[in-house]
Amino acid sequence: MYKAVEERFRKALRHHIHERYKTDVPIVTERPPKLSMGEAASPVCFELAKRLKKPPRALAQEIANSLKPIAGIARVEVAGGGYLNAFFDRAAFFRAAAEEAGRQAVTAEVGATKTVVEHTSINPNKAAHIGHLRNAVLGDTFARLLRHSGRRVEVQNYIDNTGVQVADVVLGFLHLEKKSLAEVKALTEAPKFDYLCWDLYTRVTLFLAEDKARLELRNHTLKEIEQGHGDAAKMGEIVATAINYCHLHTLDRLGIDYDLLTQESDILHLKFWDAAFEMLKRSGTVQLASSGKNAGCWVMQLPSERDAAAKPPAEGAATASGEEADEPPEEAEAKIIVRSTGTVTYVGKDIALHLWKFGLLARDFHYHRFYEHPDGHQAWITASERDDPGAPAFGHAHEVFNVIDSRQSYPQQVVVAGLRALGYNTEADHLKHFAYNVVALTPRCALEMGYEIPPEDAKRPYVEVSGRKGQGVKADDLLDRLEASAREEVDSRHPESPEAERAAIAHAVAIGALRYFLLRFTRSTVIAFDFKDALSFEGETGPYVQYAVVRVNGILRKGAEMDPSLAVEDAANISRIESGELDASRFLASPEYEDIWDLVLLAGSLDARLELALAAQEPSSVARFAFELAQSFNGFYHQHNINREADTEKRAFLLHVTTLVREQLVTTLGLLGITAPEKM
RNA sequence: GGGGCUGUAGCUCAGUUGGAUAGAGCGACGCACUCCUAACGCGUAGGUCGUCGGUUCAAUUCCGACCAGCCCCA
Repeated sequence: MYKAVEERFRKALRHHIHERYKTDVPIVTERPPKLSMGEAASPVCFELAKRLKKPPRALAQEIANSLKPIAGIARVEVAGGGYLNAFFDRAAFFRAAAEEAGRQAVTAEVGATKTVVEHTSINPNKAAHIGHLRNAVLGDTFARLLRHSGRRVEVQNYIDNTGVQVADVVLGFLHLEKKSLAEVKALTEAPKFDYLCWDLYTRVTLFLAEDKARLELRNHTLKEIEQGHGDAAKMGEIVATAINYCHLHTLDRLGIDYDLLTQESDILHLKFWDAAFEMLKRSGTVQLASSGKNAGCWVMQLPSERDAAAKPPAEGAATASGEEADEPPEEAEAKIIVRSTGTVTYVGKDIALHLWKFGLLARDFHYHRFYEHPDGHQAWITASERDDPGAPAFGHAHEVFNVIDSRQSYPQQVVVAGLRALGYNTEADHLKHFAYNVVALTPRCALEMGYEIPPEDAKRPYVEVSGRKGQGVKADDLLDRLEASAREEVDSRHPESPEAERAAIAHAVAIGALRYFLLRFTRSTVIAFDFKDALSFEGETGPYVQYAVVRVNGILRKGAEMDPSLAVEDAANISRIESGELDASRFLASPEYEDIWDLVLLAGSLDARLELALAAQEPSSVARFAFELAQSFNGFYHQHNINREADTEKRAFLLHVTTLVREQLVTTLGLLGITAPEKM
């Protein structure tokens, strides 16, 4: 609701200044430092003063005096050196906010353009760890925000099932464990196959490090897997598929769903690269280097900053550079796409995949049903032949977000540059690297886990540990610890509750704590993981917000129980507030209850915050909003004894405010993938 | 060598396109606690917004240089 009123304020100022002063200045608005200065303010007169050579305060006065009434704004006043402060019509804001909160969220139209969000993308060779969870939770939350804003979203999970990491585990089973296909198949049936692979992968890393000659063995295994023949390829498929299921089960615990798993093996088998390579060669985007250190490689010229700015956007798929066919320069800007050995690099395959994502590649996958999430959502997987019936049309994105850690920003830029070089400027503009920083451990946590760290690292805020060495916090272990810890709290509070109910509450609290913990930091922040912080249920945490919802529900439930006749009376009064018959400004405008207006204003500001979060692609902003609203409500709760309020009109009003807060908190938590239990 | 990110309270972090008195959590200290659930609340202490310069009516925010840390590329 805030966004709507603020927008009207800006529009009115823009129009008025244009009419009266015949000039267009950018209209910025902000929240004044204190509520007594209004709900929105604009410093526009400072800028206007410069242009018109008049004192800002005088201009502000002129504008305030001559501005026509604005819907939702009671008055506009001049403050400070020339601020224009808008004072909202509080009762109207409250009614509109309550009405808006009660409405269903918009759903995307069937024909709407599609946004693809790719996230999770864990190598299918070992158990998921805390770093993977940050990726998945960020991606899942951002997808929820996009959907809430009315976009049609498709969530993809890229599976590198033919890469080195899978090859290493296969090598381990074949050469260290001497296992047959059947034996490995049997192992996948047992629980915690992903843990078993985690340990095996660590052993393979050591095995390879002991003797460089053993790298030949790995290369051979990798080649077999890529080409799809021999036992190694079969075992690779068995291992990767089994691990995929393990990951999906782990992420189900966090309530994360997928639409499609895209497998690298299918990109290879269906020769996506060949099709992309043709396009790249034909357009001159990649060129064969005939001399220099890149001789025999197909390289792509990365435009320098200057060239990128100077180059006019090409319309077709052909670029001018293709005609010239000069010897490609050898600077670092030349990115190798195909090695002299004839193997395509990861980036090359990624360009092919992204051409497919945008529907630009003349090839498509086949699709099989793979997994049904507990909520009934169907996850599909790519295949090399024959489609299962009912497969939706995947890909053909208008916009793509790749949730990938910020270390990958260079290869992501190369993919964008590739699209641009092919002439797909719109798609290049719509390909966004949703970058985030890694999860490291605090030195204390690393020591607690038994890892040796150099003494100079011990005083740093965080240390990165090696996944190859088997270090790191496994996702399922962390979830187990969170649930156990939450369970202790629940048991001590509700010993009489049935077992299943206590387990459900503990689970909700654990997920609330974990998701909030991963979302409260901005994307660029390195999270220094520590069990103490992650297991905390107090202060700025998910359970704090969940508890506020539980408290709200308790109040509303208790209110109806205490005296049923009061509930009827309250309902009648609430509908009088809604119709405007009972003037809510009696409370909202009273200086005595300024805290209530503060709460209502915050609750009604969710729309503004969501817009900000989407524009900045920053889910942490939504997480913070949830906390701020919960915090504000807790203050309100302590200040006003809602159900014991004798003034029936006031009691109805307080209950109405409480309901608004509940709607907004539940909506916000839902966007974060967090549910609040009935009690906790 | 080139590129990117980061530097704000003791600690961990917020602070959108420049705007009025820079915020939160944790920790510390003090209080409150028979009340709609205390996984809560109130108060106190705690700041050269890395340093220097520039642009501006106005800089934590923009620009430049430097210092420190992390990451990426060859």
